[in-house]
Amino acid sequence: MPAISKREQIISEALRLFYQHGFNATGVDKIITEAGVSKKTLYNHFRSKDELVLATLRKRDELFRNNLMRETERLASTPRERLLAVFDVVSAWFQEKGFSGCMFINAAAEFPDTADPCRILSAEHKRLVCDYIRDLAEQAGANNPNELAKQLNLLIEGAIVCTYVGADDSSADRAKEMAKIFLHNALG
Amino acid sequence: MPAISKREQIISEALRLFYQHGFNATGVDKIITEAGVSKKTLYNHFRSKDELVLATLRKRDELFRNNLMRETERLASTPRERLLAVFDVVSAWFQEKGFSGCMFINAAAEFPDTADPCRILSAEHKRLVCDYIRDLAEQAGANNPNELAKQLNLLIEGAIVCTYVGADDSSADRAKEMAKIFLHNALG
DNA sequence: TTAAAGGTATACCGATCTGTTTCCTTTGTC
DNA sequence: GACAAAGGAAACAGATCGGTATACCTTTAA
Repeated sequence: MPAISKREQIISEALRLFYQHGFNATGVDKIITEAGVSKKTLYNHFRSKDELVLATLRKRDELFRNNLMRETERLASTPRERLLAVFDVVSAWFQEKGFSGCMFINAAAEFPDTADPCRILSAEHKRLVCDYIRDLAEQAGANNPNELAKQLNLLIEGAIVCTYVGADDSSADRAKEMAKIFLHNALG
Repeated sequence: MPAISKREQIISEALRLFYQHGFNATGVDKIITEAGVSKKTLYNHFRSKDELVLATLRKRDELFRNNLMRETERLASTPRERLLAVFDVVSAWFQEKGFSGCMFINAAAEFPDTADPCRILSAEHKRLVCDYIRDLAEQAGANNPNELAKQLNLLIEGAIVCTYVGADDSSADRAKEMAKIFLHNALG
């Protein structure tokens, strides 16, 4: 067993290619070439491309939320400060080289069927991010942490779209300033 | 010349199919079958599928913004009320049968290349919607109508994503409530 | 009457797609 | 050293993709 399994190699390249070029536009041939594995190996680890897409989205969810939580907790120490620090983490994400929007918003666009496992997983990802914000809101003592979390989450989604589709670089800062108002309303 | 030209027939079906199933997932064969025209006719009116996609997005922008402005002005009479009515129009859009998110967000997901004409057109669409809101903000007497418009626009984008990807039906109402705060701050 | 224009229907092209199969080599383990 | 599992390379299958070409039909206008 090598240090990095073939399965991880495949998912790692699929993550990059699906994110940069889209799901339908990225063929399995491209993935195996970039990952340096044979087609047989890919289909030995995944029953179909759809299953690879799902595994890739699950990995993305794990990486994204782990990074969000780690960075948020690194940048600020109190729950209230962390609710604002989330926007700094998001802002840094926007400025990463190769930023290509939210992979789950992109997935929802490419898999319009509501019953598609990708759509279900995307909704789940959004819920889990919102759950983390709600935890912070609870710790900060918000009287309605769920509503505050949904408000801040909506601001994040708006910032993503305004940045990626609208090409407005000021969106992350704007969302943070808007968030301050709701933090003040909910926490005094 | 028929009442409805072949070109319009094609664009009309392309609008429906691209929106419901995505751009890459919709082949030209499907479009001509549904539109009831031959492939030669399609390629007589459009040089390529890419050009058809562009023409379809242009039509969508026209229809969407015309409807937004018409409905907003029908629902409310003063500029300030109209800034809020925009959220009612958006809410009604979310509840339409066949709602499948924002076609321009979806297009940005399927055409990740920043230089792609579809991306440029999508950014332009977002700018034009924001421009309309800014006009209303100006008429309402906001001291910084541009900033207010960008704030409200960000709330709309957030509501779209939370509704479509996050499957949260309360997002439109939430965005409207959030908008009231910024209206109050900007207009007293 | 006739010729041009624009339409339909259909066959076809080369490329690309997901997925399978075959044959051979490597690798780890008992 | 023997053997089983995994992987690599490449051909292949069947379908679909965007786009072109051919042949025939219908309308229209000079």
